Amino acid sequence: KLRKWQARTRIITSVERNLAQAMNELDRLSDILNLPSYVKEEAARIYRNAVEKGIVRGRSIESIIAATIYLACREMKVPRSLDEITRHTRVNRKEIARCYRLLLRELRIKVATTDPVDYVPRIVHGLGLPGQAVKIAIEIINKAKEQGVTGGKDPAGLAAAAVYIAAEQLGEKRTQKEIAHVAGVTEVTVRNRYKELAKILGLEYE
Amino acid sequence: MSSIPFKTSYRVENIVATVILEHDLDLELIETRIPSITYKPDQFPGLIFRLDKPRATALVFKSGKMVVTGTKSTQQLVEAVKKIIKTFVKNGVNVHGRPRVQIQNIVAGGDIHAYVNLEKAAYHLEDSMYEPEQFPGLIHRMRDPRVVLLIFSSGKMVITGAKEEVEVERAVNNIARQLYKAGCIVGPRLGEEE
DNA sequence: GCTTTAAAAAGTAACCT
DNA sequence: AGGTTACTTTGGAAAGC
Repeated sequence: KLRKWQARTRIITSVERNLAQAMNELDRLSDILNLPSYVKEEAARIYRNAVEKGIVRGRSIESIIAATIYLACREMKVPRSLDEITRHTRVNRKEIARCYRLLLRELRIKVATTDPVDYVPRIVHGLGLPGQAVKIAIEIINKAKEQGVTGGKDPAGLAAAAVYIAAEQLGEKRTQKEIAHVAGVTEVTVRNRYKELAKILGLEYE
Repeated sequence: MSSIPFKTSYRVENIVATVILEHDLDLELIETRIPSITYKPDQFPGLIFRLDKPRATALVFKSGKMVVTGTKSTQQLVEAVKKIIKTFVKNGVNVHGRPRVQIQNIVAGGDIHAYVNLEKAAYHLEDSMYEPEQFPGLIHRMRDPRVVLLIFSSGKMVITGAKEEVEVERAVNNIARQLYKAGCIVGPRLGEEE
């Protein structure tokens, strides 16, 4: 009986140790990413859930916590890209993405696709563009959705191109390089999305 | 029969199969006897043997088991296995008994010739995930047949995990029907008939 | 879990002219 | 700007770390 009690104690302490470590990491990343408290709390809830289902076994706490944060951001529609989160971790993006997919599968969670619209305010403000640009970019994105040309494309690239056009129309042109930088995509992607959007909007370009 | 207002098609692109011989093989001997072979035990326990005519690649292990990849039909697979063994024998590497060949995985390309609304499909299909940030295709784990499909907005797709060609055909027709019923078909492609 | 093989889909990325 | 090449995703087996 004593041996069983000791084994149980060991397990409990190990789980508690894991949780404490995980919560420390969650605190650290949440601060760096300036996450709202409700996102942080949701991430903590998902993590405890994952531990209960034994999903954490064999994976680093850092990877799972990062994936948990990304998932919580997606659920709460707080725009934080995987790259942004990865940047503050020592593990690579591929491993975090793998953990994220594992969480979605094992916890059977459905998350709405990231709406390009959610990235617009951050890109606009990051470029110091007038608030009016947000509304114009959103209208452009909605037209693109109606035309069905957004399937399979990176939401950040679509948002970047929409903001590029919005800035142009407001007479506050920014280079594709600048926009690509704040949106976290390459100039080539901004250019490609721009060409498609210009086409459906009936704009001319050369 | 529930007719789908568009045609479907598929093409096998790659077959992964295991071949089991009745005895062990001396990999060092094979390496010295056959020139075009890659063998780096530190990196991987098997030696890599590439064939030209039926284009295929074999991973050969000392246990006498091998993995043959790259063929597009059972015919090609059988042809490749025969040629691999013939090449061994010709170069003084004896092989006895009849090899046991088993298909482990079939990868195929599929097409429903109509555009798909992936966002809507992800919402209606169970066991599916669509993350355009990470990959442009929707990943769907079909239960029957048990295969995985990567579905793109163009209506083209990749079917993998099948062990028989009939599973590939069933999977494409299944997904076409499901997408159609769920209203995820946007419209025909390439100005084709309907 | 990793290592190696092959192949498709469509998007994004890196590097070179 | 454009072109190439390469990497992302999926599945499966082999023997060994």
